[in-house]
Amino acid sequence: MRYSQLFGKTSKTVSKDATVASHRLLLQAGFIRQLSAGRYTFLPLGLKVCRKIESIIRQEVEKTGAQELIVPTLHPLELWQQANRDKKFGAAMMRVTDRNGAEFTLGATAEVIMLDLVKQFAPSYKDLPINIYQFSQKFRDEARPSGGLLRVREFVMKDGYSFHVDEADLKITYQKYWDAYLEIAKRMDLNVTIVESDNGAIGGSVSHEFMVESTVGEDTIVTCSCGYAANLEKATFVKEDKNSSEAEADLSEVKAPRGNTMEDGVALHQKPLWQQIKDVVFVDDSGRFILAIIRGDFMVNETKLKNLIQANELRHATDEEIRNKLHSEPGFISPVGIKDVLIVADDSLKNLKNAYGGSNKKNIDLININFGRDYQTDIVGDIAETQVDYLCPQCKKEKLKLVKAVEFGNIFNIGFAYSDPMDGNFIAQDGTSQKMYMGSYGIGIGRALAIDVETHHDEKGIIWPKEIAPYQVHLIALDGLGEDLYQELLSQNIEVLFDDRSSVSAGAKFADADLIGIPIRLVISKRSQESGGIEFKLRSDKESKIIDSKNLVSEITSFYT
RNA sequence: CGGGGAUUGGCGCAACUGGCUAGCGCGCAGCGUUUGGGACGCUGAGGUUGCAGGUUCGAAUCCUGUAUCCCCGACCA
Repeated sequence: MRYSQLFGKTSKTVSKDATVASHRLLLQAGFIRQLSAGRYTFLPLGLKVCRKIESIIRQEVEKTGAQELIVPTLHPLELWQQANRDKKFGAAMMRVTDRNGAEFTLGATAEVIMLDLVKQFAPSYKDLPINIYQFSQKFRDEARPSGGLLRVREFVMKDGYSFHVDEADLKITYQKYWDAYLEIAKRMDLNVTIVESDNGAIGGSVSHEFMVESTVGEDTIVTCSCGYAANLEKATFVKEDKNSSEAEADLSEVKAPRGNTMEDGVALHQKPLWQQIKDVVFVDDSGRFILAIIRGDFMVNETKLKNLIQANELRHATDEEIRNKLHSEPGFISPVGIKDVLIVADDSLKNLKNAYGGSNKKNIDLININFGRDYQTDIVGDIAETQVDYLCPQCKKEKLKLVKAVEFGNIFNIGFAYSDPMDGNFIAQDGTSQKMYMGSYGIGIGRALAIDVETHHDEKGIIWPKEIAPYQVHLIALDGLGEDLYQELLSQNIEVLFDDRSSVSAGAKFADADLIGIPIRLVISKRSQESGGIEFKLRSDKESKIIDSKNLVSEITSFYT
């Protein structure tokens, strides 16, 4: 490709809105352009990289036995409703209506479509496992896109789906995808941490995310030196016993002229934070009021809570709702004597003796509150959010670390989450109809590309890993030379970006080459010829060397193999 | 969804409390001189200041509405 003909240019300036390095560099180097919030055009250079990433993914994913196909972008809403997935995705789901009034959703993921497709072939156990995948545009109406390509509303995803006779069979494919994803990350020069994760809107129980540590990440992963790794949404920790052997004292009311915060309670009663009961009131998408209670030094993890009560969405109750619906008082909420609310307790409260907290009446607190004796709960479980330095649940010795990360890909064990509501059956060996066990596997191409830039750049520009660079060689021609070399490299099937501009200074060409980040830079000039050949420099190196033109092709090909 | 900021040639920005023909840099086009780390000179093209309404002799500037973009927050009562 001749640079002079390339559509899309580098620019010296870029909007100050682009604060994330990958966003800024991709804009500046002419790989992407923004259309609207969370929607980006991939320019020719950017698309080249996408194609290479796709190619790696194809090669590795097909090793799991997956076969590529493609389904439509518009999914009949009815199918989503069958599996109740329209509610799970909620506002993030884009909807369109055709001229006949038929409702569709713009595909956000394709479990229901793929299952519907598989059902059309009435599979028997002999056909299973079925392992299919596609690359396609996905639409998610994210509340707040951010970080350039890191969080967008429209993106290409490789999404794979597998269908099995049972979980044991799924696990074989699951492991193959696990290995494939590790290989993909390796070829893209990404350092991934695999974490246990929440299944979220996809459904099912077990899943893993492939995360790349980055300060610009929106996810937080919890890790331990013993090997434990989980997404914060899922991570657990050891809840140390505080005072379970203490004798239960009598419950009593005391005057409490204090503010509404936990700290106010600590200051007034002169007791530890952990002995206070923290009360948080939520309302879910079906209008239920939920009182989440937890030990005072812990925080409520909304994802865990949502899963425990099987809600799709949660929001905080307003002060008015707390007063009018629960007949309580913000800042003085208590599980003792409260009505018309689902009480969900963190299991940390079971062994907490003689706790203190509000009374549902302003400026009156209760002391010596005891679980089971003074209040009843509807659900008890783990709703606590893991924090740094909490004790690892696996080795029970080391302190946990929290790190920001970006999700590169994920694999889901989704079980019967779709087969159940959609009658996704297969014919078993004994002739009976049984539900298929499903898995699903995703990688976002644009995000993968962005993480690569995020982890491979310097102050001058991008430094592409060799397998996904838009071109293999960036040839800079000075002094009117280069045409013959360009032709020769092309004839050797080397992918060349040839900076053939005649009216641009050498410095500008070097700066552009650094910005674009192709791994090998060649310079042909009078000076290089006087030195005996062609200047060869790796983007990742400071030093260059002169290579005899006879050896150039082998030097390049050996770098790439 | 709540709060804050922004919107002016392709890009980055300026034009103070209303006042002359809306400027500057980059980029772009032409000519010439340059050519190893973002060269220089001259000439030139390109804007109904996001949109709609209002106030005024006069609006990029003030007011109202609206759209879009960015940032922060969306939890501990």
